[in-house]
Parts: sequence; structure tokens; C-alpha cells
Amino acid sequence: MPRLAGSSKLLRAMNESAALAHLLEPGMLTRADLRKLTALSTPTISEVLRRLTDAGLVNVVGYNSGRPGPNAEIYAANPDAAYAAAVSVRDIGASGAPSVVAALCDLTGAVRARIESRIDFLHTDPKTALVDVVAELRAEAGVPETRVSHVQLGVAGSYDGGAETIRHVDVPGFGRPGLVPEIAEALGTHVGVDNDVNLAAVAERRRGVGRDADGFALLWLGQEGLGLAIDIGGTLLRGARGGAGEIGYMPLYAPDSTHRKVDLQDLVGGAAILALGQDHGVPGRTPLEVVLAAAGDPAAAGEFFTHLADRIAVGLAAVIAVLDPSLVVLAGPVAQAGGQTLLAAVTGALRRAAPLESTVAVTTIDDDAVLLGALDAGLTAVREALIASIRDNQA
Amino acid sequence: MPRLAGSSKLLRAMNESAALAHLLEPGMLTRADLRKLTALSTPTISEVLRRLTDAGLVNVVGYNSGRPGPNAEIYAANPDAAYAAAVSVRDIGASGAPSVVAALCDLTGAVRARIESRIDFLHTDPKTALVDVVAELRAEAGVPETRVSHVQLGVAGSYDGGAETIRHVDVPGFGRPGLVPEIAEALGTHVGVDNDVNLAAVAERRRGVGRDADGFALLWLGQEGLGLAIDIGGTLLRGARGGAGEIGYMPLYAPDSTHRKVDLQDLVGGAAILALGQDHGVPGRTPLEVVLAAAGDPAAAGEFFTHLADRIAVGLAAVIAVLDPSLVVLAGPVAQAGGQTLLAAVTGALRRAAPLESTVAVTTIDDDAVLLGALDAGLTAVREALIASIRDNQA
DNA sequence: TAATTGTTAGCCGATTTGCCAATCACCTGA
DNA sequence: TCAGGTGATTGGCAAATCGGCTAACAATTA
Repeated sequence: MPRLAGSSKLLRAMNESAALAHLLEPGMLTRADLRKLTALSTPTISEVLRRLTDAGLVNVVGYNSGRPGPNAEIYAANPDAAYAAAVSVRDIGASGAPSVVAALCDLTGAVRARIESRIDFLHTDPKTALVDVVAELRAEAGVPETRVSHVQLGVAGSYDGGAETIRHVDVPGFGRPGLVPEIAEALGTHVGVDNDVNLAAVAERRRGVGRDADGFALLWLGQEGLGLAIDIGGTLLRGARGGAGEIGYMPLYAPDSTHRKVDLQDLVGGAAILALGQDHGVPGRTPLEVVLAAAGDPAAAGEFFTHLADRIAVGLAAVIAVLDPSLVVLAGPVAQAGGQTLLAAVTGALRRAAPLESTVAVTTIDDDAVLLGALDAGLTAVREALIASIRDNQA
Repeated sequence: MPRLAGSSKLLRAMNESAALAHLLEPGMLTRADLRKLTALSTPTISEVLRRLTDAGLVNVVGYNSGRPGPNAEIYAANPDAAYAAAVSVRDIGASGAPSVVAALCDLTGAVRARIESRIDFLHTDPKTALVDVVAELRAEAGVPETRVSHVQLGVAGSYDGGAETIRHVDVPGFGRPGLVPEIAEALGTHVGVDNDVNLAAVAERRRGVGRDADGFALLWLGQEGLGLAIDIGGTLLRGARGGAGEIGYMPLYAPDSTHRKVDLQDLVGGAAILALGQDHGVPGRTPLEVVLAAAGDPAAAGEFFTHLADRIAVGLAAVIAVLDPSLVVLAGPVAQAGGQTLLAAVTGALRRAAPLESTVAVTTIDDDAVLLGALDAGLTAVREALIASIRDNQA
């Protein structure tokens, strides 16, 4: 409900913004296409495109042939107009997995550089580490400093956007209040921070099974913890202090007061999966190995999956009762390892437990979902900043 | 992100919409006030106001005196430009409570007519009943038929806006597919339908404790069932098929399969409260009577409240883990009866059970919250329709 | 006298309509 | 097979229109 008011300058800004927005959602468009999309007249479209190309935001990328008349010019957003960087930070695990994965993409989303490294944040300051990583990305891609306008951070923890503070984070040094503004200051860019699970949901929305859903809940089954991301029509629900989806801490009801406290983490966390594997004679030293082994021999591990699915359904049933999502996505290493076998088991368990019917699916993203999601999030931030800057420069 | 494009006509429409919007949020404004609010120049404001008064949407309601210069004209939205009606429908209970409560308000929100009646929908067609009720409201308020542009319905059930069908509804006749469009056809107005709990949340947002929250979850403790409404920055979360917040069906985890299936309704529904009262020697034949009796004698009923609060906390903990709301509102007859005593007990129970900290509050709405919320929802619908109609008429 | 209100006149900026030249695909006919 | 005509399409230019802004001004009240 844009209760915006203004004069003709506002109109021009709006029209240019609209045109740029159409060119940004990857489309190579001719003037005629833009006319149909914006309902503006030919002279106006010409003027708008002239300004956008002058500003270096839009280029002619080809000519349309095969139809009567002169070859129409095809316009597209200039890939090099701005870049977005993404950094996914994990705690150094027992495995040799890298603790920092970073990438840099251009305005069209094409990845221009990618880095993996193993930084021990016990001995490295987060700020300098991040500045170095971004510099390395820029060097690898050959991109000048000023063109990187947004750096998106993904961490395993919840980000309180109001307080600009990361909470519930395991990686040393990242929980310090005031860190994020300092990083932004040091980098000279905007810095966005988000939960890794939320970013995986962003990737799922843009390129996964969530593409056409009007909303979905993504349950992340990680090596250690679990998390939930809530997508409502493309916007993520973050909660008051960024704590939405921290269902690992969800306490479970114990009918008898014999209760020692049990929460969902105790039920489907990494330790629980290990124990469950032992109970059912499934080999493996890490949760991931257990699930992989089980998935490799579904006939023998049927009961393992049934039990695991029942537990997952406990959490999902609560989520579904509260949110009624049209789609539930299972993601994270454990869910990927479980694959279709796990999916079938969870679907069955949910049908027994949950009142409402939601479709369940497994993620279709093979690559590092968190990193991809961070790139996507950073990219949309850059695009919106571009659109807004046009609006403001002219107004 | 208004990727709107257009010509100067769009500009005029936007400016008039903006001015009208400012005049609608109850403000009596002078031209100077509007100039500050919209940043438009004096001649433009004059022109806009001239058009709005010509269209009968805005009136001069007074003159500002006491300052040098001519007395400035004070403008306000014309209360009689449009009306909204609201109808709250319940099943006929054992008590003699009316099953239909309806009201009609003008554009400023002032209630012009109110009706309560006891309609047995076993023997009355919903459509004709509603048409009659609305006609009666119009007659009582002396309002011509054409000026009522929106009728908002509140029912105890979930409304699937996509299928235009009411689900999980107890009132006979209201579950029939196609009913809502028929009603709209018969009434000749737009018809909005929503869950009663959702509407109570709307009222809470506009005039209750949720006024300044950036989001809240409202737990409705009714005579029979319970429900949840989720407000995110003023928008209600409805879910895929309108089923969000149906937490009565939320299954509870049973560690051993020895337990039969238990859901939250079994724990804090009306029957459960009755039983809990009996266990603790609290008298009363209905859940409401039990809680009222307990609230009247807090010293004796301390344990009753502790137990009840523990059970409520089970559901709330799940909600909080999923949503992380900044505020949780307890509403509905049971919650109102429990008052501050119940609030204190729930706060304590949550502190023990829930991981995240959310403020808990009891509703501050004494009147029929569902009806008030329906009025509010209808009113905003009418206002947005007015604003949009200006946008379209001129474009 | 000074401040404030609201109107009028002239200007500016942006878009649209209408017109035109240029280009290219396709068809026809030699 | 090739030349030329036809028609659709592209993109530019000029005039007209529309809406808002600035500036000047008359009117009113403390």
C-alpha cells in the first residue's frame, strides 16, 4: 500500500525502478517486452533505457533477428554493475570440513569466485578473517573494491537484527555484541547476517522445491543440531529476536511428572541419531554415517527409519499445527542422506500423527545450500539497493 | 516494493490516495498538516481536497482559530461515505448465549447499530439469516443499502480463502462449499470470512495490548476449544488452507506407545478444565464457572492454577519455539476469568519450560473481542477499497 | 504590523499521441 | 534462383497534455 506522494520526479524514479527491476529478474528484454511489462509508451521506454545505460546499469547484449523489421536491441542488466559476497561460517568440527566457505557472484548471480578454508576462530579475530576472505574473493574474481556492495554472512545461530547481535552461536568470537557493525565498517559494505537454516530456505525458495510454494517450512537435520526455517510467500519469519525456528529447544510434554526435561534436540539431534543407530544395529561413528549406512540397506534398517521418522514427526506435527504450511521440506546432511527412504517414512509417520495434511519433500539442492542461499540473499539485497538508489538519486 | 509504472494520472491517484489514507486514520487535519505529511505543495493539496470533497469522501468539520491569519479549515473523512458490517456466528451452546452478534459501523469506526439474536442454524439457512441480519442492521442505523460495502464474518473454524470454504466449523450449514460466494452475491457486498480467534487478534492489535507490538501470538482459551492467532507486524498468518493456529489438534509426544494419542485439546480444552477442577475440588458446572470460582479464591486454588498453567505452557512452549513472538496474549473467556492469577501462573510455568523469553499478557478487551475484531477487519477492508477505488477511477 | 491561509498565474518536468524513416522477413513473379 | 514489392516492426522526433511546483498576491486575524 504505497501511500507515497510526490511530483513528476517521483514518477520518473518509479518508472526507472520498475524497468530495472524487470531487467534484474534474469530477463533479456527488448524495448517491446518492457513496453508490455510496464505499460509505458515507446518514447518513455527509450528515455528510461538511455538513462540506465548511461548509468552503467544496463547493457545491450544482443540483437533480435528472425522477425520483420529492424533487429530489436536486447537489453539486460550489466553483470558487473555490482557484486554480492557470501560467507558461510561453521564451527570447526571433528571432521576435516572447512569452517569457512565463501563465494562471490555478479549481478546476474553467476559465481565468480569461491573459497574454502579452515580457519580456527579460537586464534583468529572474526573481523580480520572476514576482511581477508572478502579481499581474497575480490582478488580471485578481479573485482574492484567499490563494486562489492553487500556481504552476506551465514552462521549457525540466530541473528537479532534489532540488537545487531548473533545469539546462540557456537563459533568463538561471533557472539560479541557490536561485532556486526564493526565488520560492516571494516568491509565498507552493507553486511547481512542470518541463520544458516534460514539461508538454506532462501536457496530452496529460489532454486529448490520451494520455488512454486506460496510458503513452506524447512526442517534442517544437521550433524549435530536441528533447526527450522519458515518461509511465508518468500519472506522469512524471523521472530522477535531472530529466535523463530529454534525448535531444538522445544520442550516435550511428559505426561508423568517423572519428567526430566526432554526437548526435541534430545529426540532427533546428532547424539540421538547415534544412539538410535546403535539400538538398531546400524553401524557408523557419526550421525551422518549412521543414516548413510541405513539408507544403503533399507531392508535391514526399516525399523530404524520408522523410529527416526516418528520422532521427526513429533516436531513436525507441532510445526504444522501452528503454521499449516503447504509444503514441508526436509533438508540438511541427515535428510539428504536419508533421501527418499526417510521421506517415505516421515510422510507415513505424519499421516498418523498430524491433523492437517502437508506435502513433504526432500531438498533438491546438492551443493552447499547455506552458501547458495547466502548468495541469493546477498544478491536480492544488492538488487533492492540498486533499485532504491535510483529512486533516491533522482528524487 | 512498488514496481509500479505509469503516467501523471498515476501520480494524481497516488497523491489523492495518500491524502485520503492520512485522513482515514482518525485525524482531523488542516491543509498545513497534510502538507507536512505528504510533502506536497499548497496548490496540490488544495486540488486534492477539492476532488475528495467533490467525491463526498471528505468534509470540512471545523475551523482552526487562535492563530494569526484566516481560520484554517479542518478536514476529516466523511463518516457516512461507507459502512462496514460485522457478524459473529457461534454454535448455540447449552448456555443461553446468543449465536449471532452483529454490528455496523461507519467509516470512522463508530458503531451505529448492534444486534444480538439466537438463530438456530439447524432450521435456518445461513444465507437468508445473514441477509436478514444485515438488513436489520441497516434499518436500525438508517443506512442505505448501497453504502454498506463490506460484511465481515467471524466463525469458529478455519477459512480457506483459496477455496472460499469454511472448514472445521461446528455451526450447521456453514461448511458447505460455495456458501461464501453465494452470501456475497445475495448481500451485494464484499464478504470477508475469518476465524474468530484471528479476529480477536485483530481487535487486540487495534485496541488491545498488541497495539505497539511488532508481532504477537494470541492464545484463545474458549469454553470448549482453544485456538491460536499469529500476528506478524499487523498481518495475520493464516497458513496454506487457513489452518494455521489450529493447535487444539497438536499431538503431544508420548515417550512410550502405551499412551493413547493425546493432543493439546485433551490437555486444556473445556473438558480438561472441568476435570482438573474436580481433581482440585474447585466447584463449577462449566469450564468458565470453574475458572471463575478458582479466581475468586486464589489461596485455595493455587494448585489448580499451577497445573493449568503447566498445561498451557506445554502448548505455548511449542509456539514460542517455532515463532519467537515478542508478546504472547492470553484471551478468550477462560483467560479473562483467570485474569492476573492465571497470568502469573503461566508466566512462571513458561519460565520453567520455554527456552526463549516472551512477555505474556492478558487481553485488555472487555467487550466481545471477536465482534470488535470483525468490525476492525471490515473497516480496514472498506478503507482499502476506497483508496483503491480512487486509484482506479482516475487511472 | 506580522503571521498565516488559500488562490491564481506561469513554468517545468514527464508522459503520451501521432507521424515518419529505416530495416528486415517473406512472398511473388520473372 | 534472384530481384523487387509488401507488410510488419523498430526506434526517433515534435507537438500536445497533464500534473505539480514556485512565486506572487489578496484576505484575514492576533
